Amino acid sequence: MELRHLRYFIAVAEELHFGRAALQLGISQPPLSQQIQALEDELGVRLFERTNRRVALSEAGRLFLPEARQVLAQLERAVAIARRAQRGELGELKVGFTSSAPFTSTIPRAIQAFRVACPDVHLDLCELSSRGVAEAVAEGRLQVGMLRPLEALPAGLTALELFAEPLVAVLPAGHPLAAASAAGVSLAALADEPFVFFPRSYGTGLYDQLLGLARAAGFSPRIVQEASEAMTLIGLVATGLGVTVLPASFSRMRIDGVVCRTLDDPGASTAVWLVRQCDETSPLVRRFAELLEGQARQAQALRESVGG
Amino acid sequence: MELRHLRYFIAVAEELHFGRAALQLGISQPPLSQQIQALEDELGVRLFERTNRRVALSEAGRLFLPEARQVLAQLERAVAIARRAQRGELGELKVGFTSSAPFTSTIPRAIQAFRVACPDVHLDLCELSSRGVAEAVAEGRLQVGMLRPLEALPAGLTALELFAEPLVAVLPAGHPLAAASAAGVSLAALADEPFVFFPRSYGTGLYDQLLGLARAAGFSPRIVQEASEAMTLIGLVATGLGVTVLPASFSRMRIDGVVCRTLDDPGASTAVWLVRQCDETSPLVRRFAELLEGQARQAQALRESVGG
DNA sequence: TCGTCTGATATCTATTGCGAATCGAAAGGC
DNA sequence: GCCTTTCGATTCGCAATAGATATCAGACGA
Repeated sequence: MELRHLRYFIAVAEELHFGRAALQLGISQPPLSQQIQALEDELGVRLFERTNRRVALSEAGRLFLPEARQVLAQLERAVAIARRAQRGELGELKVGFTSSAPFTSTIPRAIQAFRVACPDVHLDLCELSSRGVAEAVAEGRLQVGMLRPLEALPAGLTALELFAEPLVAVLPAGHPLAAASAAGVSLAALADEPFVFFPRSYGTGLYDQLLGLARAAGFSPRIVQEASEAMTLIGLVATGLGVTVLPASFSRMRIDGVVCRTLDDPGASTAVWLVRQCDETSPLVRRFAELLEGQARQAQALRESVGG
Repeated sequence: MELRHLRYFIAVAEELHFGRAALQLGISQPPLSQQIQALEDELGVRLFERTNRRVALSEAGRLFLPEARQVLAQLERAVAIARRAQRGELGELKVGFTSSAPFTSTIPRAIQAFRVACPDVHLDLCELSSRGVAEAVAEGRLQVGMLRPLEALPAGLTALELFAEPLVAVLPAGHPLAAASAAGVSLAALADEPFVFFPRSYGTGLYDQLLGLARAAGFSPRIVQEASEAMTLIGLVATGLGVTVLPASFSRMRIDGVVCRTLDDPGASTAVWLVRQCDETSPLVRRFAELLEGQARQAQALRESVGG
């Protein structure tokens, strides 16, 4: 049996007239009769009581009609779902992000925009270190990731910079540099300070960057305590245990006892990257990336217009 | 789109291998590739991510798969319903019966048997006079009827005698004939009695039959009171207002103050007929008639074995 | 009784679904 | 590094069949 048979049956059941039904279907009457007969033969069911003069639904036909309509309705649902999925309005998207991503304004706003645009996409959000996100995307466990720059991105991934931001020195409130003007400080001024920082093994790209910047400033940072949570690091700074360096977006969090100062060393900036597999074809990923990129560009334009 | 496309899609989605899917479908691989491409083109949706080496469902394909399965499942439901309806196991059956029918044992038992055999058939039972039932069936308002013999059955109806039974004289307990032996009485013995009976206009076949029997017995019954309910007539007999004649099945109801005596006049018997339209093709009607006929034959055989 | 209406039948055509052979690219073995 | 194998896509020819045209047969109305 084919859908044609059902379509023809429904047309005849509606018109109760082979000629008009054929007209409605855009075919001629004889093949319609034949197909209805073929359907009846295959089912082994007489669907119509027909004389040369009039056509009526049989009891079986009467019961079959709504079921046949249901088949076509279910088909339309299936088609609609496939098309919506193709447009990226439907499905599941696994997104990984590094812990600092939610502290920027761009990313939560983009996620919100995506939820509005594609309310039927189930977003599976997952927080990992930058390296962890990159690896998960490379292995296909996640489809997109938002992370800080890494020296070596796993093979087969493509990255797009969403935005850049300066690094800031995070200092205890009582620190001499904290009392200075709001202008930037140079990393060299922190050469003798004890540092609190992420553990190297954790996979933050920031570790290598800090070491590089310090080397350029002529010192090697003395790390007295490690913690894998940025919030913990800030807390440690507040207790006066040491200083640290973080992306500027963390300075949006106003914590008592802590002051942030932009680093004005060359190269003392970081970014957030959107990564995905190079051969990723999923329309969801495309839509998500487009929205995020648009949001980032918009925020960039806003910053420039304010700055200029 | 045709069901073929869905069947092929499901097969490929299950096997994730065009060759094996084609084998499973009993076709060769090239047309399978073509049909899947045609489906993708028509939907405008890429259902599979395929390289020369491997096949995988796309996001859209993943979502489309259960929906496509649903279409086929719904189709099977539709086919099953049509087939069951054709076998007369499904649908609605409007049955009319004359008021005496439920007092026989055959008919309630047959209806019960039908309910068991076809639990999904909605039985619409409707009580009318014999003539009323016949007319309703003739007009198509009912599909089958159970009624007492009528002199003139409406055109286009066919009747089948389910069983015959004697007529009985219904007498007040104090009546001389009631005190007689259990043997039958002749209608002539009631020639001078006042009668209570159905109104002629009510449409009971019994009226004409009673007049005929009385004429043969050499009298014309004096009807002193009419009532359209058999129970009312029996009640009137109990009060001593008169006597009446009813089918024997009413004697199953033991009412104080009333005695039944079989009439032994020739032709003093009645029957219950099953009527339907001559050109009735509904499998429900066929099944119902078969069951009723079988039940009647069974009861008949039982009576004969007891009698002999 | 004739004309009209309507579904069924017969015959032909055009489409298209299908099979056999082949291609081309990627993976795996030696 | 070359060869073989694997697997989906492509090509081409054929056969099945859906559909069109013409016609038929029975029923109803005038």
